[in-house]
Amino acid sequence: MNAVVTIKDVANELGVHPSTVSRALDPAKRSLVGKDVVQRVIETAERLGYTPDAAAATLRRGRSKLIGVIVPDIANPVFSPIIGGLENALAEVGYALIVADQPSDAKSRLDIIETLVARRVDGLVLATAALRDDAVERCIRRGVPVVLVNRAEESDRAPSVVSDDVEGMMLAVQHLISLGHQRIVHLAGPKALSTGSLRRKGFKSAMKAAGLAVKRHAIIESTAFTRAAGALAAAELLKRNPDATAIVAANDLLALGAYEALAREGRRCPEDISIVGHNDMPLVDMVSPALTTIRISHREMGEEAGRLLVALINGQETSGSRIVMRPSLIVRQSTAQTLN
Amino acid sequence: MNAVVTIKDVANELGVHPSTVSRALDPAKRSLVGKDVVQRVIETAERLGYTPDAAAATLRRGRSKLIGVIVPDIANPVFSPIIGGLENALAEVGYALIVADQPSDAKSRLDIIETLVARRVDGLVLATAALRDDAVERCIRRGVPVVLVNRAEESDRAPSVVSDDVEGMMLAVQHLISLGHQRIVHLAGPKALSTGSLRRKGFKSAMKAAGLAVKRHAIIESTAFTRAAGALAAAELLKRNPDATAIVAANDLLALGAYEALAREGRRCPEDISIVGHNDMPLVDMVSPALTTIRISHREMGEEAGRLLVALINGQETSGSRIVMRPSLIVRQSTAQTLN
DNA sequence: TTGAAAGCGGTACCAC
DNA sequence: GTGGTACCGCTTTCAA
Repeated sequence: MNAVVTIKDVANELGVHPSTVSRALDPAKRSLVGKDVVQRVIETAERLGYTPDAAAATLRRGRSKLIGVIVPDIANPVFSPIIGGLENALAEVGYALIVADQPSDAKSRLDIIETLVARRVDGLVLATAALRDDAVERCIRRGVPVVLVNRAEESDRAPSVVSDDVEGMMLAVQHLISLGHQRIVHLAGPKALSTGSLRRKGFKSAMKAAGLAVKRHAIIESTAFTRAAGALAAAELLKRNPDATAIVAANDLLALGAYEALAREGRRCPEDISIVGHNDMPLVDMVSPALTTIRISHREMGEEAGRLLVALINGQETSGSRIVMRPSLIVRQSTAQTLN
Repeated sequence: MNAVVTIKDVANELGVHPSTVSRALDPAKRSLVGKDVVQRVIETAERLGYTPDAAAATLRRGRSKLIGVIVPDIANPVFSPIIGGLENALAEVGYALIVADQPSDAKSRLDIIETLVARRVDGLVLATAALRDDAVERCIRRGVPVVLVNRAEESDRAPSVVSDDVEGMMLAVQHLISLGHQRIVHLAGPKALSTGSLRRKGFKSAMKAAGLAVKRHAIIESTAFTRAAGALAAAELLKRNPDATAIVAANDLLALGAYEALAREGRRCPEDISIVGHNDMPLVDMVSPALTTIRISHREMGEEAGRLLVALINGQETSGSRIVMRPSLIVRQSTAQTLN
C-alpha cells in the first residue's frame, strides 16, 4: 500500500538528477534551476504524490522544524490557550509542536527534556518554570533555545513572556479600595511559582501604595492552584481575619475555592465579603456570583512566546529579554461597595 | 557550544565498533553483546552525554514514534482532556505527540495531514471527523493508521472511540420523565457532526421509548457548539414551544446559552423550565443553577484511543472496531419536578 | 544551469 | 559476541 515516493523517483521519472529535483522543490533555491524544469518537477512531484521525508531533511540539515512544549497540565484552562497561541504563531513559519505533559517528579522532568532533545527539537517552550529551575539550566547546557511562558524564573537567564502580575494586583486592590474596602486580605498561590510569588509581592506593594497596612495574618499561601486547596486556605484566612471585607485571590480557581469556604460559613459574596480572582478563565462569568477578575490573554502570551522563540532560533534575539503583557480588570458581581 | 556526541564518539572512546554500541544501547538486542561491554557502553554514553538522534533512527527504521493529533480547538475543554489522555497512554510506550489545530477550510485540513505525513508520523488521531470525512479517506489512501475520537464517521472504515450518545440522551430524557416532565424539547448540535446527529437521534428514540411524541418544532439545530449559538437557538426554541417544561441540550455550552436565553425572557431555571447539558465540562457545577448534565470521561476516551492506535500500528487490530464508552447522569440544580 | 558524490547518525545484515 | 559495510532520503559542496 505504502510504496513511498522519494525524490529519486521523481528524478528518474523526469530524467534529471535528484539534486535538481531537490533544488526545484526548495523555494529558496528554485532560482538556480531552469524555469521550465522547475515547472515539470513540481508537476511530476504532485502527480506521483511525492512527500518530502522530514526525517531525512532533519538529519541532513541539523534542524527539525520541531518545537517542544512542556506544560504542567494540558487540560488546564490556563495552559491550553497558551498552546493554541504557540501553535498558531509557529505553524505560520513551518514549525510543528510536540506537546508534553509535565510529570510531577523532578527526575522525569529532566528526562522529558532529554527525550525532546533526542528528537532534535529546534527549541523549547516551558510553561512550568519554577523561580529557579534546573530544567532551564539543562536547556542552556544543551544549547537548546528556550523561552519561558506564563511563569518566569527569578533571574533572566532565559527570555520569557509573562503577564504583569504586579500591575494585575494593583488593579485588583485599587478596585476594592475604590469600593471603600480597607481590610483586604490575600489568598496567595505557591511561593515557588513566579505567579504565586509575584502576585503576592504585587499585593503588598499595592496595599502599601494605598497607605494600607498588611497585617501579619493577612496573607495565606495555598498549597496549589486548585479549587480544593483554595477552599482550605480560604477557610483558614477567614478564621484569622474575621473582619476582612475583601479577598484578593492569586487566581480564579482559588477564588472559586473561596466561594465554597464562604458558603460553608454562611457568609455571602459580595454582600458580606468581596472576592477578586485572576486569569478570567472560561465560565467564571457564569458562576454565581459572576467573578470579578484580572484578565490575562493567555493565547496572546503563547503567540508572543512563539515569535520570541523563532527569533531566538534565528539568532536575532539576545536571551534575557522579558516580554510583559498588560492585564486588565473585569468587574462583575463578586465585588461590591463595603458598608464599614 | 553544541558538540553533539554521536554513537561513533562513544565507540571510539571505548575502542569498540559503533554497531556494538548501537546493540548495547538497544534493550531488545542487548543480549547479543557481552555483559561487561554493555555495562561499559552504558556508562560511557552517560558520561559523554550521548543522546541518540531520533531523526537518524527514524530514517533508518522507517518509524518515527511520532503520533499526529488533529483537534478543532486545543483550548476547548472537550478536546484538551482528550489530548491529555492520549499523551498519557502514548508516552508510556515511547510515542510523542504532534498536536495540530484544525484550520477551518477544507483544503488546509488536508494540507495539515500532508504535513504530518511528511513528518512520517506512525499514526494519526482525528478528533474532528465529520460524518463523512475526506481526511479519513486521505489517511487510508496514504496507508497511515488512523483512529477517530469523540466524533466518528457514519461508516466504520476507521476505528473510533466515542461516547454512547444515544445512551446519554436516554439518561437525560428518563431523568426528566422521572421528574414528571412531558413536554421536553431538544436544543440540538450541528447535524454534520456525529455528536450532534447521534444525540438528536438518541433524543428521539428516548422520547419514543417513553411513549412521548416529538412535535414538529420540538427540535432546533444550533449552528455551532457555542454559548452564543446556543442562546440564539434556545430563544427560537422557546418561542416555538412556549409550553415546554424541559430542554435537553446537545452539550453544556448550548445549555449555558439556554440559560442566557431564559434569563432574557425572565423565565427561571429550574422553577419554570428544567435544563440538561451534556459533557460535564469543568465549572458547570459552579454556574447558577448548577447544571444537571451527562458526564463523559474525555480523558479516558483519549487513553483508549491511544491504546487502540498503538494496537493498530502493531497490526493487532482490524480497522472497523468501535469502542463505545458509557456516559453517566450527574444530577444538579438545573432540573426539578415539574408542576404541570 | 545541472550532475556527481559525500555524508548527516543510526541500524541491520552478513561475515568471521 | 563483535566488526565491517551498506544504506535510509535528502541536502549541499564542488565540478563541469
